[in-house]
Amino acid sequence: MINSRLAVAIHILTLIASRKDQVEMTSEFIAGSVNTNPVVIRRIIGMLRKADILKTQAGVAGAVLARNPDQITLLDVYRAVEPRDELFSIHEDPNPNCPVGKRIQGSLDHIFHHAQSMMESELSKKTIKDILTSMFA
Amino acid sequence: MINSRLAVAIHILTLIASRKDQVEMTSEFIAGSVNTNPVVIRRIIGMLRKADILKTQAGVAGAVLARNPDQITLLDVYRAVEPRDELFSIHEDPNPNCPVGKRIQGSLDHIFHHAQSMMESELSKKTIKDILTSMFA
DNA sequence: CAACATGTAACTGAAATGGTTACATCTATT
DNA sequence: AATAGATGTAACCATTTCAGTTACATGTTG
Repeated sequence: MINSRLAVAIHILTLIASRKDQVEMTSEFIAGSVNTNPVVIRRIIGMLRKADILKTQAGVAGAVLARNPDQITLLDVYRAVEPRDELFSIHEDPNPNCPVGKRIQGSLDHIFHHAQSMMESELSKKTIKDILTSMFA
Repeated sequence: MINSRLAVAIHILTLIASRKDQVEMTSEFIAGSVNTNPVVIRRIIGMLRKADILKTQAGVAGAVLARNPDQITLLDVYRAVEPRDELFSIHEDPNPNCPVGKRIQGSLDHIFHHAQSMMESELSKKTIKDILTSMFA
């Protein structure tokens, strides 16, 4: 099962996108909404910052989006918080002396890549803005 | 990242489907092609048996498919070896007093379910026979 | 009965994950 | 400039998952 970083990252970004002017989006405040530790939030915010999805400044309270909510797809977020390129693992070193062992990796690679693409394509169709509007329609 | 059980299970089934009459598909033989321990193979074979994808008999050498290779989709195999229903995790207990925290799970659930369905739909289009023919075309 | 295969429990080490403490660094305000 | 408060990160921990392994009970066949 894929970890919960994607879910938390979307939560963070939706919160920031829904921000009323009064409130600063500190890691402490966000942690209160997600119900976890502020360091967990800062860790994920760090990944989102490296992916240029949001901006923070050391010492100054509050994170802000680096671009409009409709320009942040869930695939962007997924890629930001998921270090691995491949969704499916393939067993290493199958026996090259076996006709199946010799060819299986190529077949699996092809199929898995395709299945992953379909999933990612779906994520690419939804943005943080979509989440926000569906949430408060 | 998803574990390698799906990859190994497909390897096992492809091997059995490619079986020449002489060779019995023992866990030892299959382990030689996959390049792992026979118990790892028997464990996965156990899951495939519970899903009625293949048949074995305690004490008698060799596993055989329970139906034709073109009637075994990769989604069948995925469901057999993947105990979790959900591909994506969602963080638990977001703050119900926060407008976003209160609604986020429903939104995530909906989107994640859709993305997973796209991936699974792709797996359902390929069968063990497809693997076999693409491998030895 | 002997040889051999399956079925499973149990243990292990490695890796990922999420939570936590601690602390260095930076900024704004007084 | 001093202080309060926020961010950035390292380090540690417990839990879980995974794959590999040993061990052994059970079943089958010659």
